[in-house]
Amino acid sequence: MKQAVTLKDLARELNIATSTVSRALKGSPEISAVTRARVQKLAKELNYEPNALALSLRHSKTNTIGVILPELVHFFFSTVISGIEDIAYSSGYNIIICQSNESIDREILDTKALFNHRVDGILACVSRNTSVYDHFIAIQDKGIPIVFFDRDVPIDASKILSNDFEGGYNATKHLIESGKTNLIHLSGPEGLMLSEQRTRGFVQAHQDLGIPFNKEKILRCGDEDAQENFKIIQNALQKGMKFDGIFAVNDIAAVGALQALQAAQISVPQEVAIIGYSDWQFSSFISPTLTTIRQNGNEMGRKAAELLLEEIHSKDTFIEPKSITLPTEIILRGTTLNK
Amino acid sequence: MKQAVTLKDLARELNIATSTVSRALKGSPEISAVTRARVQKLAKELNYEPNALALSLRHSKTNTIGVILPELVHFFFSTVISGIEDIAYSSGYNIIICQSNESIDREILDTKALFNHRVDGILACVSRNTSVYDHFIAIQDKGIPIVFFDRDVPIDASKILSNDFEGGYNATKHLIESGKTNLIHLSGPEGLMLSEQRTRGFVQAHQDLGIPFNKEKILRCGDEDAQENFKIIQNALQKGMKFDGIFAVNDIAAVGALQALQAAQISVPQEVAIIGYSDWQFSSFISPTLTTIRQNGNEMGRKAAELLLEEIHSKDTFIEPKSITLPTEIILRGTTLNK
DNA sequence: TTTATTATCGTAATCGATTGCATTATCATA
DNA sequence: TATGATAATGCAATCGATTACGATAATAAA
Repeated sequence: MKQAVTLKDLARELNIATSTVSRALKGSPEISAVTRARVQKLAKELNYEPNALALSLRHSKTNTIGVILPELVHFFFSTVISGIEDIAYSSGYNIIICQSNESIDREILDTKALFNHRVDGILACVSRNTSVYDHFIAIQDKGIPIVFFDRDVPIDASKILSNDFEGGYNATKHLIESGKTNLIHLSGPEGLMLSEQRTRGFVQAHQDLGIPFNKEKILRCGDEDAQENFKIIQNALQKGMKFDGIFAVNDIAAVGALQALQAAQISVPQEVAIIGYSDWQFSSFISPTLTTIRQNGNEMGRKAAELLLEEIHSKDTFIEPKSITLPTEIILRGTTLNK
Repeated sequence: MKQAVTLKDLARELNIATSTVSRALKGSPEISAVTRARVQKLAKELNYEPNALALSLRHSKTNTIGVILPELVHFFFSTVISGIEDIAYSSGYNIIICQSNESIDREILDTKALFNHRVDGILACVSRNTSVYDHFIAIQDKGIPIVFFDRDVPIDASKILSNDFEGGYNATKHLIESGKTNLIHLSGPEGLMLSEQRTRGFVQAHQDLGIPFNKEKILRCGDEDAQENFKIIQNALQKGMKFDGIFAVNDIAAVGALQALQAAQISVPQEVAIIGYSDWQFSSFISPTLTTIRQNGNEMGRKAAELLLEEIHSKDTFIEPKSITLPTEIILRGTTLNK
């Protein structure tokens, strides 16, 4: 079988020691110009590339950071990744991406695999089913820094979160200020901090703006599934539920709701207004275009990577964990009345 | 700083040789039951995890496959990835994903990085700007198998492609059979084999079904950008171009076209029908829902990974490269007349 | 009692590259 | 001519784990 060229191969060919080859290749001044030239010439000819494994083992440094996230097929997360890449690549780091698929078991395997590969640090967004955190703490204990993003965790570590309370609050406020006062909320899965925060914003906005509120206004929708939310709204309509505005925990749910309303010949936004969350790619394509809350995924990725690199570079000296909360932005479009 | 536990640590603690520890951990029968138990107990206590770097170096095997693709934020590619993961994980392989961002320079860096990390094999979808292939051939020459997917390349290697000609042909045929005979085609970038195949299918269907065709019917749209395609169709309308059907090279272009028609008060599909390509997630959300050609990304990923693993496992014996072409499927929805 | 056998464990080389510490050769200086 | 300085290069340990082979001890067989 074909084998990759090693330092030893070069050394044998030139009849010199591998140490000399090593030094010559990096242009060390203590190697004579003649030898240096000979080595570099041969290395180019044989297309020599250093074995990153050996380097990492030697230096106990892989220049690699691991990223764990629930799923790739998610517009928000893919923007986060591009932010991470921006920072990582420009600092000479590679990234390894793992999908947990919202499974705690998969997540545990991922942390183990990343540790075994001796990544220099980890960026993680926990699965929504994660309620124990031993696998992360074990990693921390071994000296590998972790920065969490998007979803909050009860771990002493740096975090980059989005202000979900603010987002939920502003979304609700916008609906109310546009004249809708009988709102319902398609909420996310229970236990997922970020969706609970959005719900909290929904409730708080009612109180602050003096709009009556009761728990029936919250419909739990769970998964990101347009069909499911279509049915939820359809059901609500059939049961004669009255409302003039919907705040959905994400754009997919919002689209499901929109379709249910359209199917029932209810005009959007005149009779019922809708606001989603996360500004998915399709949200500006659909008709009417979807008003939504934008989270800056790219910024989140960049900030998280920056924080992690900081911790990596000062591994020995203790660094106080930082928590950064990024603001959200409301994107006004066709599914709400915008005066 | 905290350091990871090594075999040596365990050996020192127990006052035995590292070789004994190594054997005990994997339950070798030549180690006494007593020692074996002591070692395994301590390993568990100290939370020992083997250093994958050292293992890989020793065995010249990383159990990792590298994946290079143009971009992550792409529905089709993310389904391919999930297919790759299915196969890779179940065979004990990890994957490293690299985005080339459609840049040949980035792609060259990626191949180099993957080689330096000594991945056991590579799955690649080349960037659309790739016209030289030396970086891939160099990798092959070093004995690392490569399987290409989705986009064809003039390299002697296994490939998993989608039948783009068939897709373009069937899309066009569907439009014609639904009564539209004056079609235009929003085509993809020149030089990208797959988009040229779709265009070829468009042309061939005209000929086979006896519909007149001329080159003005092909509008080059280039990027996946709804705005751009909005303008292309808007322009065409302003110039008085007549057509009753559009075949777009992808769903994004199709949506741009749809919006341009809606803005011009042209009814879809009555006056003009539209068919896209790739069945993006949003395509069933928009109104009217988008008829499109579905490619089985998951299947493509699985097949590609399977082929690659095959080649990896028989690295020494030469394997004849295989080419597999996957069929496409037409998804009938609201933007075409479906009788 | 002596030798053969077996169970158990240690030594050292190895994977590929780096690097502190010799070692050699060359030349200049006393 | 002997000695010290300097330039150029080699030796060997190291990173963490594996594994062929050798070594030791205890036990069994002669």
